[in-house]
Amino acid sequence: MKYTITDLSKKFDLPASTIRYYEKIGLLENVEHINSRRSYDDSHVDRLNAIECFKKALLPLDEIRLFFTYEKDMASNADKILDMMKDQEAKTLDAIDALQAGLTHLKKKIRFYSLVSESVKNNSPLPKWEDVNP
Amino acid sequence: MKYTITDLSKKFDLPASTIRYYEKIGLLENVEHINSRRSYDDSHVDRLNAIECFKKALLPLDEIRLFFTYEKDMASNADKILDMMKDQEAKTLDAIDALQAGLTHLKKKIRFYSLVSESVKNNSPLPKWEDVNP
DNA sequence: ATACAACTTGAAGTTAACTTTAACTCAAGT
DNA sequence: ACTTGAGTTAAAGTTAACTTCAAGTTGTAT
Repeated sequence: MKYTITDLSKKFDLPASTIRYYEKIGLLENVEHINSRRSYDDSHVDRLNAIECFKKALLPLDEIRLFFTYEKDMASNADKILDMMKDQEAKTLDAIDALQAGLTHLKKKIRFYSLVSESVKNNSPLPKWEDVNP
Repeated sequence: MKYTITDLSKKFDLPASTIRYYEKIGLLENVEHINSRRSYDDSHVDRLNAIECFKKALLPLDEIRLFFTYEKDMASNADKILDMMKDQEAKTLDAIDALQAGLTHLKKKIRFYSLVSESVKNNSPLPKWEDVNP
């Protein structure tokens, strides 16, 4: 199956400029140019799927590219890939922990300012932070 | 209690340049300058604590600053603050979801490349992705 | 034939959140 | 008095991941 850049743009909800950028930095390879237009196939769809997954794990684009070069000779590079993935797993877990702490903080603020808002509507005394979040 | 910039730098594990930067962009206010040196007090410690919490929730610095200005008249601004926090709560939850999806992807890669690594050591045939992660 | 939309290129611009640099001041210790 | 180390400033530089721009080309519809 063949795809234009607009096909992929829609499929992955990425601007065409981003897809060209990924090619430029070596994340997308072997892109055919037919009539001076880019033409992609399913290998590129797979690549973009993988890229999106890695991006969700916060892997930087140059690490993603490194992964793809390792992957070409995965027998020799399995251990390097494993290190990379385990490293990133730890970072991703840390990021989740930080987000969860942040979320807890937000929830406290939401609880407190809900009461503040209520008090204002009722002309009643404002709550104190320590009373709401002891 | 009074603190030098180095005290805060150590306490929050932030470079002094970052603390100066936060003052410059209005996140830290009313910093005394004694003998042309910055001198902080507990209100600044509280501020930095709050900033760190919001940063964990991915709130951008200019939103954090906006929060602090709203907070000065919290009775009038409770609803604005609530909107802001609820908005950010949704974004933070989305970010957690994305990270968890990313984590799942990493774990699959780790499973697969562990087997690849084993196979290489045993001179046995390499696994297939579909067999490992069906 | 002509207009138009979609695509092309390389280069420059954008954004957030810092970081670095250069040149300077100041107080304390030897 | 002199050195050292911590702090000061404004301005410029950095990084990642794009995005925008200007100028040109191509295929299709009228």
